[in-house]
Amino acid sequence: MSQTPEPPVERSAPTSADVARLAGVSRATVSYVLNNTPAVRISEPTRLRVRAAAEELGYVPHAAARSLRAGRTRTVVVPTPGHPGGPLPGRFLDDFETELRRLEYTVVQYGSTGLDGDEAARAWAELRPVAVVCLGETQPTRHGVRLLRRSGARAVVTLGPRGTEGAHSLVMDQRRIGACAAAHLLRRGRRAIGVVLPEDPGAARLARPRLEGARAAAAGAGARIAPLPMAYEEEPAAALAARWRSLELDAVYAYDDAYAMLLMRALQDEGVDVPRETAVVGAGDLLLGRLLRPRLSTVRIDTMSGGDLAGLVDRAVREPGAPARERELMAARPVHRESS
Amino acid sequence: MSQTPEPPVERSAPTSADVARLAGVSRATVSYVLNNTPAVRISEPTRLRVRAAAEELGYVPHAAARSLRAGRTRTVVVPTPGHPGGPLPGRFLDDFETELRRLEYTVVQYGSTGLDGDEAARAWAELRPVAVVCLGETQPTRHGVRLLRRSGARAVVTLGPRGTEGAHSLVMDQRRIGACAAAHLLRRGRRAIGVVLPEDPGAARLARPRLEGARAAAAGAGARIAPLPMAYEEEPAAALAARWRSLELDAVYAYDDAYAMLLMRALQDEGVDVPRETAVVGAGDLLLGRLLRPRLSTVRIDTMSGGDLAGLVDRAVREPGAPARERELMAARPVHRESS
DNA sequence: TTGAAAGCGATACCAG
DNA sequence: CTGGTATCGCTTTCAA
Repeated sequence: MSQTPEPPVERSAPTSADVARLAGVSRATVSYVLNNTPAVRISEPTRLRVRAAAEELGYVPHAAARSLRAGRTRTVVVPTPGHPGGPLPGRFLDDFETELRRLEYTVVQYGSTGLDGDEAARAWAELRPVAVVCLGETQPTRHGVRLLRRSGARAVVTLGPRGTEGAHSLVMDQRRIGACAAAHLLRRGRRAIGVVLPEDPGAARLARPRLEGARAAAAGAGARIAPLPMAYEEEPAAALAARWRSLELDAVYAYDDAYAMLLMRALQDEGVDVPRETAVVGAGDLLLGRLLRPRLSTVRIDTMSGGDLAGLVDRAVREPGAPARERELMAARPVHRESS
Repeated sequence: MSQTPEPPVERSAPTSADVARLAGVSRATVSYVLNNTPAVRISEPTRLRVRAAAEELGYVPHAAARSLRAGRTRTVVVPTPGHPGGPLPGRFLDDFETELRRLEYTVVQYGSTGLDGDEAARAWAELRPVAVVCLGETQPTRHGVRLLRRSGARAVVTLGPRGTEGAHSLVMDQRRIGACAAAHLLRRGRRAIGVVLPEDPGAARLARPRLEGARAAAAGAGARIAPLPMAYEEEPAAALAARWRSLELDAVYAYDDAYAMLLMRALQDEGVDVPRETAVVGAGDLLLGRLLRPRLSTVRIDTMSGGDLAGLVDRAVREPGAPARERELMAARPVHRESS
């Protein structure tokens, strides 16, 4: 009944007690009705009164209170890759999330840029997630995994270059991609192979192991590998092309299709004949790679779909006793077109 | 001292009470020490004992309990766009999240595919977020905004084609892009303009208003607009190109640069001269668009950076009384290269 | 069929 | 300087 001139009405959210009061029942009854608790039978008139009261007040249950009481959550924490252009296809994350939500999990995507492994694990553990799925750069240590399990996580899944002890590890070894590209070029008779190293830090992290893979493949064949740092811009590509002949290379693996397209165009502008003088191969099998002439050869990367991963997480949650396994996940195979 | 053969040790997470017991102090003291509460002075030996106990047990505070007690969270819910290739540049989301985390918010990315506006608002409200930033397709109604504010959200920000009453609305009118592309083509003397409509549902949502914008621009100039449905694959592009001459168009706005590249190549393969016979323009100013010959003309889209948006959210949270404003966000300008 | 009350974990007030 | 204790919102057992 105060006469204040109505401030921006910040009365706080209605609670189940408010609903109970308005409906003239107890809080317990409100809970039974709104959760359709099957073990308890509530008369129809009461149900209606409660529902109407909740509706009228705009009642929304308080997730924190509920999970505190329940002692568990349906939260899946997903530390996401910091940068786009990572190893996962565009739709992956979206599929993954959508499927988890269909399985009634709450997906909390957690950007963990700037936290080291164990700090990050602590931060995730505060949310008492039922599962943690590490897709990003920040991979937990085995210490972190233990911490998470102790704080109630029934599954810890990692997807990255190496597995982690105690976690379900899906290993994506980027070296295979470099090895596949190099092997393809070797088979085509090339013996002096440049490997583009992106300067973008996100891509660089994947590029290193790809270079290593190429080196390993070349070593067996007595071929030469030359690392070629390059930024994803037209000028650096042109600069690299300008000194191309002095490098005396007969092939280049350009990290991925976007870099390959950029470099191939720069080479052509410089008068270098692709593939006669220099073969070019990318990775990722982008549709756009088929549009240049010659059509770009590439490495196709086959991996798990987002939906499959969601299923795997759900199974791990339901069967938390199962031993944490490590699985090789990624397959790479060359797609020969015209540029190599 | 039990002799059990160590089962998968699922003792539940240690609480502050466990820490207190081990350190020989009260729970209150534990809380003071671990939060560095400045108003209370605790002796150094006690602090050390508490810290050691917490460390030993692997204690991690329980976020739900804390925010329940505190009555507020630092959670920002971000319903994300369901599909990639949306209006926001690749780095946007990552920048946005990173900056919010720097400002000490917990970012909960919430995929809301398959929920309608008001159900989604309810789901978000359960988390009692301090702010909600809707980037995706699911935009709240003004009803939803009220519900969120009632449940404690100090800011609701929407970024989409239309504003919502009661929310801070950043309006990105896709019609401008289509209008800009069409105006450019009209200025170049074209009078029969095809507009590509992607069949992918994510892109289609943006394509409709872009078509409308093109129509509006053409209407003033007595030019003709022809919608051209096309999927993002090589065959459909080739099929469209095959019947191109029967369409009697002298220009095409191809939704975005990727579609434009695909269609332009198909037209060239069909012997259609670009730009003489048909001018082609895309949108988004992809680097790859400069690699084809002729170089692709495009529409450059200038919008807010992720960091800027995070700053705006933070300000809105700190000054919840400020009136919810609506701001036009997007600028479009033509970039003339060689294909038009 | 409904209500009273305990308790989930953390915090902040008020005594001691 | 430190400890007891009420409290946040909700669920669930036990009694009525």
